[in-house]
Amino acid sequence: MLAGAKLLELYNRLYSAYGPQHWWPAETAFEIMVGAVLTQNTAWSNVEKAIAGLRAADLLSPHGIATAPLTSLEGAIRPSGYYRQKARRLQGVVRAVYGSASDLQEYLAGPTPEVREKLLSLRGIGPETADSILLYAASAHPTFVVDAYTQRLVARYPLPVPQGPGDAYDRTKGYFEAQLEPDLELYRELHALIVRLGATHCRARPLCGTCPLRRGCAQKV
DNA sequence: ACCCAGGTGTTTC
DNA sequence: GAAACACATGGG
Repeated sequence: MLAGAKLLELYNRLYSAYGPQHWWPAETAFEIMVGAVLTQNTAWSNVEKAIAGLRAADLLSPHGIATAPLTSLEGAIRPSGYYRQKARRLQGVVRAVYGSASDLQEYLAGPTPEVREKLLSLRGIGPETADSILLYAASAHPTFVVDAYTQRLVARYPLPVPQGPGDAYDRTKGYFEAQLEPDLELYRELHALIVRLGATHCRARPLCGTCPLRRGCAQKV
């Protein structure tokens, strides 16, 4: 079988069902980074409220977030949950980025593994947030994003992701990147489609009767 | 009144 | 190292 055939079939089935997803849902690279932090373990609808709160408080800018009093940040992003944690971490991330680079694109320039490590060293940026920022806020980092939906998918749908040992995130990410050419648009779209699938069908109460993957999906886990 | 959501960091066996 | 826990709001 051709390398990546199973994942390309997955992509085709999802794309046929849902079409292009236009991700990331944000206007600017900066907003993508902000949203990536705010959406951690949080429904996107709540992140939208938080982004709107930042905009309403005139804080949706590097300078605004870097210099705002924490209490103001907390109040603005409250709907996104974990608001005390996220306010501190978001401010720390923005200060780190714009303290060492003149803009986000400059901060994200360089070899993908090195920039990824740089992001991971920041408090509040773990593997998924780092990969989301790399993939969607920059244009030169075809790195695959693994989220809870992706992990759930590989547990139900027959994909030969290597078993342990090692970190589950890295194993899944490594599998996708080994099977697929490093294509920015493909990675962006496939991740977005997996989220669309998960948000529609793979929550606590699966709707497997209309799931585009019902043929071949284990329906368990 | 539950359960869950596009995780991360810390603490504990 | 895996596993358990804290972090918190809003919608089903």
